[in-house]
Amino acid sequence: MCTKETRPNKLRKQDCVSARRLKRLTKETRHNKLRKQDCVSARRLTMDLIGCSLLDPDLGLGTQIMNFSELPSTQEPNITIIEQPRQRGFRFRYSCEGPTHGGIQGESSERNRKTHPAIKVFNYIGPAKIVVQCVTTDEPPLLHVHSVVGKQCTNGICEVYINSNDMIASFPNLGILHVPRRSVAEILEERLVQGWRKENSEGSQLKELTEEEREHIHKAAQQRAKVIDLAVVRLMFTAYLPDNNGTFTLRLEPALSGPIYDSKAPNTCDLKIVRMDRMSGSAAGGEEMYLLCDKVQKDDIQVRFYEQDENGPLWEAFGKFGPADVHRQYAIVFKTPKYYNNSIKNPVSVLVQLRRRSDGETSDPKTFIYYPPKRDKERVHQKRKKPSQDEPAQNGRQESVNGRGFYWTYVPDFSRYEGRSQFPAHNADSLCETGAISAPLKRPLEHRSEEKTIFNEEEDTGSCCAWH
DNA sequence: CGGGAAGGTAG
DNA sequence: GCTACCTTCCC
Repeated sequence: MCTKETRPNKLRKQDCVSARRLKRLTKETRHNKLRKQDCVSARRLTMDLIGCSLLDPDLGLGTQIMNFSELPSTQEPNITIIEQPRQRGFRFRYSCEGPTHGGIQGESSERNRKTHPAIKVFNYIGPAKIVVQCVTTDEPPLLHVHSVVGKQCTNGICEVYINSNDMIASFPNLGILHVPRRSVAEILEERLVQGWRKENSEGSQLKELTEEEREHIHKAAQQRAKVIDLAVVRLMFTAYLPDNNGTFTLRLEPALSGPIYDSKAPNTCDLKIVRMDRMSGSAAGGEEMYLLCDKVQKDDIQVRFYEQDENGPLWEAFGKFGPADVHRQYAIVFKTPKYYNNSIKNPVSVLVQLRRRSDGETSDPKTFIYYPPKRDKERVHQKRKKPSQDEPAQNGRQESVNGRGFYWTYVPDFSRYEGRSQFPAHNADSLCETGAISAPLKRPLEHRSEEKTIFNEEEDTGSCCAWH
């Protein structure tokens, strides 16, 4: 499997040779893991070049895969992430901004209890070198043009030595250096050339690239520069244990973090509702509403009204607006969607959030209260005559159901969920005839067909975006 | 540390 | 000309 054809460069040769040795000494599974990561992408020269040069975790450091023969094969040393980096809310910094802007926090970080990314080497106690690098979210991962910066970092890689009982390394000061777009191709090309040199200079012989090869690499770099995502990186943690000479050449299989999204990039930044010009409205919907927010992209943003319980979403509908209603990325003017039941007798508290279409990210919600729509006297009269399941016991302080004043003194009414008797039959399907929702609800709305629609259907005031 | 804002640039 | 994005500047 790991033949000459599939591993024409040095890195792979190295890994594969070790792997072959490992096969005899260690479990088959480990062997396969190595193979997959190191040999799979070796198809075309272009891919291969990129795969080699951009994956090679330490160009020029000449390392070999750990030989486990002297260790119990059931308990191999391994490096594991015990605290993942925060996925969002961290800003990649340009070099011109200086390095002192704080490191990336850990996933479980809190306001006054900050954590940081951390790894632990299991099944081994002793000196170890830990290297941290930025890689892409591609599979297999490639070295990213962005790099890590911080206290223990030099040349875009972070290096620490540990030798403790817990074998834990924590990284309190990792920053991500954002490379300017204009330099991406250049950096990539440089790296490819380095990779080429490394694999083509056996011994001390230095070969030069031919014009053709240079051109090829140039093209490959240009190509790659076009598609590389500058808004997301992963951290790759690699552990090196000392060999017989005491130098750290025995590489353990790297541990990869989850994705880290640049909080400054418009398509991955945090969503936030700053302010809304109204916190309540008619269950009939169709009312104009202004919402101020942190930066959004006008073609990729939704205002989602929804309800959910501990089991998941119950109802959702979308504010109605088009790209032109998004004002300079910071404000949205839209029409409220109607509530699924516009004959509610009591105010209903729902939630509103921003939602990014492209990745499904959402903001923290704000509460929004639907109040019973104003009705003509006749219908109110009719309704009074037949109180029923759609009039749950009031638990609020509302005195009146047909006035408007009560919603100022609103007390949420959750009793309506008890029997689940008010779900509209058509709700889930009508959510978005125009395709504003791409992802289905996590949990399908229940009682759809067996429930009666208990409100009068009026004209469908858009329950979703009218565009797209 | 963490954030906003300014100024430049590309579509 | 305008908008949104990118990069740099700065509190």
